[in-house]
Amino acid sequence: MVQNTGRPGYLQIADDLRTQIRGGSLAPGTLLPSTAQLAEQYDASLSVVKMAVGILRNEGLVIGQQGKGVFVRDAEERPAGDEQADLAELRATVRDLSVRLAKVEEQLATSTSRRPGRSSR
Amino acid sequence: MVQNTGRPGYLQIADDLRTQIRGGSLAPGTLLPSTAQLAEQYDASLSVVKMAVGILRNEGLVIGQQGKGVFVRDAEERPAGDEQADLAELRATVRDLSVRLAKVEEQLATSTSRRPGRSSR
DNA sequence: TTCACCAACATAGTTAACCTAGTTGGCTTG
DNA sequence: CAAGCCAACTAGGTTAACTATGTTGGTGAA
Repeated sequence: MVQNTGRPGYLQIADDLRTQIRGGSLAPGTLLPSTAQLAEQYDASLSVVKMAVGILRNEGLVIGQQGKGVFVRDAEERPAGDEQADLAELRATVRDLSVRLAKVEEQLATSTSRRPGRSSR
Repeated sequence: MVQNTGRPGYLQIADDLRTQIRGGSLAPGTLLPSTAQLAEQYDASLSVVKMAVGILRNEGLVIGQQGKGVFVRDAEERPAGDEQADLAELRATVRDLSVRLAKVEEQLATSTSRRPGRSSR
């Protein structure tokens, strides 16, 4: 695997995994092989596998969970044809986050000015 | 730069550059500072800068030319219909914000109710 | 049995080193 | 002067090592 076509290895692996996901060969919810297993399977180094998985993660096709593994995302939770609704939902979420963040920031400001405490991080 | 917010450095740098590009602070056609300069500017390692630039390159915001540098892409020649990438990007940001906010909220809750202590683990 | 600890394995992030390849500008040589 | 070489830059790809953190299963003690 990962032949010398000029296309970088991490893109070849990402392409292959993406194809398998889109094609259903890797069903939603499926746990991908571990980084080490993929490295052996594609005869690549751990680094390029990590880069490939990072790309898919960035694309929202998979979700990595520390300590468990990398899972194929459900088709519903990943960008389907309904981008309008998705956008609307995202917007709503962002609004919610903004409100929550504002509250926290306010609390934090008053508590730190009033009461010296946890400051470092 | 690249403060310790829990958000990985390569994403912080990518966010910052993306903001500058979207905001017009880095106009289309502009030559970005070299990898080494960015590394110094953000006080980060070369590796994280390369990862950050790689993300923007993957998003189509910039184009790297070997031997010359990395240029900001014109808005028109950018992948126009690539709402997929936009959505993925937004989704990633929202996910990150949720996690960070949840952590802060929890910290705040415990620190206000009882002694600020880290007892987990 | 149940609880606590620990080793093994997982993703994730960071850093450093090395290599390839393209560009540019200056310097040397004919 | 002109041609060509070369050193110094650039981006890009690959690899390895290390750290942090989360999960899981087994082991041993109470």
